[in-house]
Amino acid sequence: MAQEQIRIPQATARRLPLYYRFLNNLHSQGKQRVSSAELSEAVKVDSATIRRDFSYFGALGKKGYGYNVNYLLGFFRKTLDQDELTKVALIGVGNLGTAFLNYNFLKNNNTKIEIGFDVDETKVGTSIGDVPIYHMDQLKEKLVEEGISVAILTVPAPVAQIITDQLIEADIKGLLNFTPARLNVPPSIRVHHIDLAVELQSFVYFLKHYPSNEKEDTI
Amino acid sequence: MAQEQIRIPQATARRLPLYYRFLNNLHSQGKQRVSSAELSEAVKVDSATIRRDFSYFGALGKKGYGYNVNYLLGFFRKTLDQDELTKVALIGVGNLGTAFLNYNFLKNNNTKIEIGFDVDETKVGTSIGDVPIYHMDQLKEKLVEEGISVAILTVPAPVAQIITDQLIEADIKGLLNFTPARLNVPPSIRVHHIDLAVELQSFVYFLKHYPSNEKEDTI
DNA sequence: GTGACTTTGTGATATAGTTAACAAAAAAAC
DNA sequence: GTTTTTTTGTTAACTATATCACAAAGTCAC
Repeated sequence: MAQEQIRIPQATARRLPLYYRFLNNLHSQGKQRVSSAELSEAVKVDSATIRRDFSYFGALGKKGYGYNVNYLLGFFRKTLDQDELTKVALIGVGNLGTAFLNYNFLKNNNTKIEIGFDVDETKVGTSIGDVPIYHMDQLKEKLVEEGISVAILTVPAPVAQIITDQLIEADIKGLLNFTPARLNVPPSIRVHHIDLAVELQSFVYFLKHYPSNEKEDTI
Repeated sequence: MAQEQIRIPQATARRLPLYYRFLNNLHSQGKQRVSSAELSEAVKVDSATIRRDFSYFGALGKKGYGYNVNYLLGFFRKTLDQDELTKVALIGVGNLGTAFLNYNFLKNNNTKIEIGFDVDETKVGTSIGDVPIYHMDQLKEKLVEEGISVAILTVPAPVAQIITDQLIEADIKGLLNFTPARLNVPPSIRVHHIDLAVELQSFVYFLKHYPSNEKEDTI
């Protein structure tokens, strides 16, 4: 089902969900058309960058007019596989994990946390925000059973690698790592690190050492 | 007190806290020396990139030997202002906010969440993880009183801009925004966006459309 | 002390990402 | 229907980042 696409730059790919969300907002406000300049104001991305990003997918706009919101939205829905649901597992139901469960992402969205895991017996067997929590012992068994190949890792740092090894065993494809550990995985598995302590520290570094001018946001 | 430094690339600056943390680990393991190759293995950053990063600060290593862990650690401690504490406010004590409060960053770290704000009367007046929670009405008053100029924003998206306007009033300098909203701020204020829904969505997009090869991590 | 080995620091190069600027096309005004 | 205005799509230039590859300077073994 994955449509073959000319490879777009990663920086562009990272902005697509953002565009999609704001187009949704515009749509529900009843807007029919939007220019790259307007969109730029909303998402805080240079308008030339937006036009460039869109152009990787062909000529989506019309000169002198802008972009048709509905058309663009439909196009991105397909491109971002918004009709196909990706099931995600959450490993580690601590404070951060619980935040994710309560948040859950299925709003205008194509991802859903289907299952959670923890070692805490008081959590095992319960549900948080509709998501059932299982014991970590059942990790492999349940992931295979449910056919889940994406995991969010929110466990304590010291056990991060051990659990990662189990996830590899369970044939996971992608791992969104919120622990401070840098994980060892085979090259076939994609890992993104989101390191909140590093984010805060480097942010403070920027504040002290760089004159701020609203540039260089994360995401 | 801010030492005047030749401007280093932002990409390098973002990696510094990471290096610092792993050097700390090595130090507490009793390691005396480390090569860029070893460090590369640990932090998953190319060894040439590490050497280049370090070289912006001068010749910190020794050929044929590597880097002295203690020396490097001391150097980065100064560079990252680890002796100077930056006080941070947390705005919005929901699930994610609570996760931050319980996490708190002051481990080997130069940042501390000093104060929290929420509108929920059951939370106001309590403390979470040692951090007192005040009502949002006291935002400006308390921030000015405590001399806090960095805030973490974990409020619901619809009120993000309103509260941001209050933070601007309170003369904030930096804002780490965890809401999906793209905030309007004057150019003198630095904003970093960390958009968890976008992270997850773009991650899933990468998984489907790009052959994974362990590259291009988010910090 | 000598030769083999290690590892840095950095020029050169490659790769990626952003932005200015503008012709071309269409829309809007009249 | 003509002119003015708007706005795209893209070429070209620029800026940033990552990586290769290697001389230079040391360490290490004996």
